[in-house]
Amino acid sequence: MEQPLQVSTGSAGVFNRIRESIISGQYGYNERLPSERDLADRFKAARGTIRTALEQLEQANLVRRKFGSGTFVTYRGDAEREDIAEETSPLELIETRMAIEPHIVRLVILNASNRDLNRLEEVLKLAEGTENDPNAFSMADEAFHMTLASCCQNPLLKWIYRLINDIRSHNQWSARKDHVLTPDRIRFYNEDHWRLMVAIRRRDQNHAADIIISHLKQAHRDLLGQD
Amino acid sequence: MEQPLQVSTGSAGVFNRIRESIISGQYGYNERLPSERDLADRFKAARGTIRTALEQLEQANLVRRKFGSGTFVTYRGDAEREDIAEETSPLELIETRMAIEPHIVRLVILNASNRDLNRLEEVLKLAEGTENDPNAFSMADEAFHMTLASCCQNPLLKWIYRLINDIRSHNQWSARKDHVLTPDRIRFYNEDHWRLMVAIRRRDQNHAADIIISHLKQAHRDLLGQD
DNA sequence: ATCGAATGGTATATTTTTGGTCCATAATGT
DNA sequence: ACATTATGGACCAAAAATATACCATTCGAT
Repeated sequence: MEQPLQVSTGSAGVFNRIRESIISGQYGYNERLPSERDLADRFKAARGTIRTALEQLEQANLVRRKFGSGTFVTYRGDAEREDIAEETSPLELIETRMAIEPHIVRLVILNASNRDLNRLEEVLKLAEGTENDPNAFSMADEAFHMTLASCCQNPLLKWIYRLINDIRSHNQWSARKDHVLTPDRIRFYNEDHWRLMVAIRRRDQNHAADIIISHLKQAHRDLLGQD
Repeated sequence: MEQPLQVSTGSAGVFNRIRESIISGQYGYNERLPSERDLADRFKAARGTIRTALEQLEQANLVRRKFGSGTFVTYRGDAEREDIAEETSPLELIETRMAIEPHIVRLVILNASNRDLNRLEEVLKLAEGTENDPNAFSMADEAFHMTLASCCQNPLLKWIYRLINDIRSHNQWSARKDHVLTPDRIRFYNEDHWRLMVAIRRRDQNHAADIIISHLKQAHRDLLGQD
């Protein structure tokens, strides 16, 4: 057979090749790309072609162009997420969860199918008997809230909640966790989850939202050590 | 039994071979196929044959042809299904913003310094006189909401809102936008922004939250075309 | 502080490439 | 024999690429 492989041509080809260079790390964060005229030479293309490729790269947030200065890489792989995870405090995390989890719960009540709710209940059962294992409870708790998010039928919200959950697992305030997650507390949190589950099954929006809010407020208080 | 074991004949053969190339990922999403004349050369067929094959590919939603530009792959393998920006609908975006922005506004009122508020007001002024330029207003509007998020003093929330804002600017429901953003609407949205600004300066949480909620609800209605 | 080189931004006219269309002819399959 | 399909060519119109020229900003050398 012939060779179906061909180097992409035109501005799209330039775009792809520079994009690969950036993503593969050939050009690091904040590094300056060669000038447009230089790139035109290298790719044997006109400057206008290079410029349309750079415009697409800028629109894709891979690059930023500075008048009179140059074109600089703004892409930083997963480094940014790790930075955010590092500099986010437990309180800020709770604050963020309080912003979106009540809304997620409302959407779940509006949009979730019975099959979704059964799935949610299965996940909830994973937390049973974890009173003496803070780590196991923590994982089950994350799974429950993540499943909740995945039941809201909004891919964007689910995606965002996944990011939040990643940061939540990344941050290991485990010293505090062992202190906070006493058997009593774990039992209390689990009761909250079950009450929430019941409210969701009854499709009672306001009650469910109240439960999740008080749930997060309790977590907030526990973090502050106000027992 | 003359089962077509060798199907590589005629336009149907060309269709199948290009189809295989696309599905197997040799040509990725949005990539441009070789020109019709080029393909005719490779497949040793007339251009008309290639064209009927491409017409079938277009009808099968594997490909889209642009006059004067080229033939582009519209099929995306499951691997590239993860592009959240591409698969988020305008309504899902508004829904997500409604989850987060009211909370951001409350945090801004609690945490923002006067210097922050002055900065916010400066950004707000960028939207003045954009009644007849939907694109300019759109950019100014995004900048205002983004600045709002950056005033809430929660790096995680700010980061998340930037992701949302990226998706917002990425998705180009511009056809709808030109329809929705009439001069009257733009004036209306700008008044909302100013009322919000005043409420924030007065540190009136509930009023500010009400304004942002009704603001987003209005955008929601406008998207649905309920005028 | 000034100047000059290098950079990205803009404008425009021209050439090349690309898909769209039509037609007369040859090949193919039934 | 007939109908369908493929071929090869010519031309059209849209889009992209090219080739220049010039402007505005930045930054370093003097």
